[in-house]
Amino acid sequence: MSSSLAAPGPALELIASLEKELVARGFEVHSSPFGYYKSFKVAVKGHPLSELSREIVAESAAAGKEDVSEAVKAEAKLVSHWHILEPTGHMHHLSIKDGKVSGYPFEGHDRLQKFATYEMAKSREAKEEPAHVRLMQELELVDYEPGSDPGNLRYYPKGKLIKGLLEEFIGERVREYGAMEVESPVMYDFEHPALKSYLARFPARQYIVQTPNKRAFLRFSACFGQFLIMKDMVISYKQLPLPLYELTRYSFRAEQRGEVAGLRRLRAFTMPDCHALVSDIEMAKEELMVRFDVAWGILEDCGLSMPDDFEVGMRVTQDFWNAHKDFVVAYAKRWGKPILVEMWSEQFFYFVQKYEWNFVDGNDKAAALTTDQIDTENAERFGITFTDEDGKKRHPLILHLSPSGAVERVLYALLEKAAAAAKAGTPPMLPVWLSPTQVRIVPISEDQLEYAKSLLPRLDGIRADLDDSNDTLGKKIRNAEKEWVPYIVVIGKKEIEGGTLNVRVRQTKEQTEMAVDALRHRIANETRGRPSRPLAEPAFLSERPIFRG
RNA sequence: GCCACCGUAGCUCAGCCGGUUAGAGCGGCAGUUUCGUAAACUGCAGGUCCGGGGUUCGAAUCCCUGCGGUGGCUCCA
Repeated sequence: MSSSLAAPGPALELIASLEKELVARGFEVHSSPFGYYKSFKVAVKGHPLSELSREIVAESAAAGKEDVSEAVKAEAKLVSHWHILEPTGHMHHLSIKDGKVSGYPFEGHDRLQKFATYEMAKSREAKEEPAHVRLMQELELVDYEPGSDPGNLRYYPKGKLIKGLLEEFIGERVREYGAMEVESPVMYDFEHPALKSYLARFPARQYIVQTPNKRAFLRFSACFGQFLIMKDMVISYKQLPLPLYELTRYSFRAEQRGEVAGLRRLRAFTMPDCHALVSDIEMAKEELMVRFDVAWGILEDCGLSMPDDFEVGMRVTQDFWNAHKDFVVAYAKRWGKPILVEMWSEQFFYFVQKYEWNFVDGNDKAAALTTDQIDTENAERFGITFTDEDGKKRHPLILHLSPSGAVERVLYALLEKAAAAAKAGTPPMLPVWLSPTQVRIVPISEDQLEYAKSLLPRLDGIRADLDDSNDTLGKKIRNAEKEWVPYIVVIGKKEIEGGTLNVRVRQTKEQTEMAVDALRHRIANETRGRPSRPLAEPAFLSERPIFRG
């Protein structure tokens, strides 16, 4: 019994020899080739977990899977030690018993405790659907696409607007940091020698594509594309550190069916990926902290609170810790609150150090956004070199940064944060620069419609739309609030006569009088330094179709 | 991938221990209303009850199977 069956030929031989052997031992034997018994039942009385053990192989048969079993064996030997490192440099060793983490007084650090428990105990207690799933649908941003594969989503105009803005923004910041933007293919040859050994460790997660003449896999990150570019580049030590950037739309991972969830875990996702070549470990540490600040600024300006909304998972090898303890401590100090450190007895992966910033959501689930790694292996594997001061070719180290994490996860975090705000009694909303409608103009009755229309050109550069339905005022306000519109402008007789705007501000729940220019300046201030796009749908609500309901 | 639960109108859901033409609210459309800060009124239209197969005189309802979703397990380079 196996999920990876041999060809029919060997099976027939096997049946024949089994029959012969059994007859020789005096059994009465009937045999039939497979295919004759497509339908039968095997009832096994045993422990429920026995269902997880499906593969039954003779020992010698396992030899054919050397690459895989080597990695599996190595990983099984991996010993992790867990710690909490305080910004002061104090280290607390953690232990776990019955799903409870101890060794550190977590008072005031609830989410760090949840994150540590999530990582160490793998405990999942959520019973509810994640809050962002309902929100992404109700706000007509993103939805499931049953016509595709699980974890491949459809974006409605408002969702595409937000995603596009995030992508533009992240790209701008990474280019400002100095990264050169490139683009690489989404699929790669299974038989490419440089990719083969890398892939052999993770054979089960790829989407497979049959091209006209080869089997290919869809990329799960920008690593290959950038490494293959880098191996052909001619690089001097003077040019280091040297960062390349690509926005992968998409990266594909054929996650197991039950692991796919909303915007949190997808099979196709948009990954900003920035690899930098550095000459040695000292430059790596220095550059890592430069990128730390870039990533910090991006998440903060996307509307997340730094560092409050995140918990650090820092993974280091024992050797790296021994040699660079001061660096890890300085990192914790820069972060400003305690971090979770996982220490590995040996280096089993291609990196010696890695960190992630994890968002802990309302169901106590953690999702990694920003991550950066110090890779000591792949330059050699892919043949990436630079010429050093002595004119000799050397392999650089490679830093793997995703400055924001997957763009979908940024949206996930924003929606979960909004849901948490709603639960706490404050109005849920997106940052103004990401709000699909920034200003909703609401005439009280038809008499004010023409005047209301004349305001649209005066709000140039702002996503302002107009509710031209003949709903009552209360209904129009309600509809705008349901869409999380940050500024609702009500136009009645008074406003036409006075020439000012009556603005209902979502953030503060207040109503204020202000001039058109004052509103413009207010929004310009709130969106400064972020990209802008026009409305994703017609300005008049009566001209908008419904995408979901 | 494994286990459990779920899938009825555009949306949210009722109906489901088998039995008339499958219901409601919201939304849509038409008309009335022209309103001062989170839901005006009346009428009309709208359904492959997720797909396929089976049991039955008869299936939205029971069984099998596929697809999709949620939770848990596993996993998250």
